[in-house]
Amino acid sequence: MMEVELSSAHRSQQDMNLIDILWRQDIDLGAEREVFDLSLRQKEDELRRQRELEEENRLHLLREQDKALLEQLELDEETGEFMPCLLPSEPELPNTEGNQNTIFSRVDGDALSFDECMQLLAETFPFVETIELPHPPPAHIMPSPSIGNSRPDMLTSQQSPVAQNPMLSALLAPHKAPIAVPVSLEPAPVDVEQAWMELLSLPELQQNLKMQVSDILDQNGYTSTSMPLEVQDPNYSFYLPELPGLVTNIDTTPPVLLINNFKGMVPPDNLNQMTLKPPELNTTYTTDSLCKLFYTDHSNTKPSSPMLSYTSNEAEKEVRHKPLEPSEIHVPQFSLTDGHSSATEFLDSDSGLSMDNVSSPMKSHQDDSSMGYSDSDLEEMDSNRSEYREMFSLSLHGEEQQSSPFNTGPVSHFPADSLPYPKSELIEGNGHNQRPFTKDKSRRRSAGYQSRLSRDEQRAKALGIPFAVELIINLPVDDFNELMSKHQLNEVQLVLIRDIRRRGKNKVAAQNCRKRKMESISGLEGELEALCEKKAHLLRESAQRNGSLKELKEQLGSLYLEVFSRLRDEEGKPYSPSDYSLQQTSDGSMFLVPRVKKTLKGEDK
DNA sequence: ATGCCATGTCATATC
DNA sequence: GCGATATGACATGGC
Repeated sequence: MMEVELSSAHRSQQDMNLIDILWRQDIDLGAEREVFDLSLRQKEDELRRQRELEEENRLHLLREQDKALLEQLELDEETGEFMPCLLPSEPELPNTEGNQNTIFSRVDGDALSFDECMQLLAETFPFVETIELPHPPPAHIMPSPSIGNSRPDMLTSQQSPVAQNPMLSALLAPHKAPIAVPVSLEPAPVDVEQAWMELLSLPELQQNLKMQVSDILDQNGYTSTSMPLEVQDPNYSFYLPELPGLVTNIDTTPPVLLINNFKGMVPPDNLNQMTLKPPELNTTYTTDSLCKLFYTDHSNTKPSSPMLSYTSNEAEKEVRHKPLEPSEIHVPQFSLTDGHSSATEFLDSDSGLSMDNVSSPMKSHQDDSSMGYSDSDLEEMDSNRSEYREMFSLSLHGEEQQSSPFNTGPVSHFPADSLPYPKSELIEGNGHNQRPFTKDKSRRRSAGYQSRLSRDEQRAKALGIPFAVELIINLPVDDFNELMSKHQLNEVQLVLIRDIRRRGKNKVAAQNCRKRKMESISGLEGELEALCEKKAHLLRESAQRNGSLKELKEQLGSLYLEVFSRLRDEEGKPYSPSDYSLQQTSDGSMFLVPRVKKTLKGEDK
């Protein structure tokens, strides 16, 4: 393989074909085409850039349409639904002083559209220049000089560096939803880190990034390997593969950080606690500084935590000392596949067996703890490991299903009233802007096993199954089969639907079974109690009758003695009770019988 | 740290 | 034979 690589620069077409064959043979071993042939890689890069330019033009048109549509919509924070905008399309601008603290808050109600965010990003951080593309970007790609004209409607897409950058355009293109992040539209001093954090908190951006990165990886032959993202170490940039057209200079390219920090996302609620000073705008961004920045939410919230230093140091040590396995070093898929390379694995993910062997984003998330998660956070993360794994695997696999009606972002192609799932779940499931778990255990407790219930819902969403789980489970078999026949479903979807139906029915059956068992147990307990009561009653009755019997015997003895004492012989003397006894025949006649035998026996003795 | 409990899931039997 | 249901066993998470 080394020989091939060394001589690849002068490869003839025949050799290239041979290389291609060899590469295809070695692809199972994880080898990449770029390893073999530099010229081929360059050729592919050119083709890819050409495609990107075409895609850019197409996406630009789409974005214009989306923009027009989204101006009429706003995101309902509670339901996650996109509601027609009741307020004027020009949101009131928060005062400049409050910008630093409110710009990242998602609860204030003001919304920053996705385009605005990306505009802000592009203008604040003209990273186009830092990306080392195989070929220089087109000359017309220039960073925006100022943030002042940050209104997207003030700039045409041609003027926007975002639109002009093929990569950014590709990353931004599929968005369809407005982002509920308040922002000042004035030329307030927004520093780079703030801009990035703001963007990092956008689920749509995360979604788009993942999809676009997936596309880029696909184009570069990275889809055949499903490598989990294991490395969240500050040095993870060294583990990144050489992605042509993507990024190789990590230290100064926030987009890579953006891509790599999905799981370590700063919770939006904490973002507003971050205050960064504008002078940092010109800070040289190293990987460490950015990582620290992105992972310091808890250090901000718990500045006095005595565990913090331990967590930061010890956990980081663990991360650094952890031997890296080959599968962990390659990160071409980031978290896009989460180690699940097949739908079958994905479907079995709830078994709890296969997951243990999968390098999970949770692990990387734990690794992120070295950047400021407290000890309690680590504990919480650990307890939610499987949940977290699944959440990622589900949503990410869903994005690979391009046929899915749910894969186009938060705004589904389904009509709003025909969405089989609550739209809030769609947004929540696809956007990773929120921590997948909450520290509010009481809330989780009160929710019971809703999270378990939602597993299948998430799976269904991920695979783009256009039915509600409840429908799948509760529909009569005929209606169910009819429903299945009415929709074009692939094998994976059908398998999942039948599994969902089986599990759902079995869950209800188990509940009924346990209910019956409990009822049976309680019935038996009641029966036992009744029997005990009956037994006690009978014992009392027996004792009472024994008493009566004893009394009757005593009365009979007294009567006998009285009768016997009144008997007289021929001489008028009373009979001795020891010599005679009174006996009664069956007809009621009484006889005085001498105790002869007893006397004789006594004489014999 | 550990045990208990509730629940989900699977495998299998039965209807 | 197939699907629904029942149930024992096990896993998991919360307390």
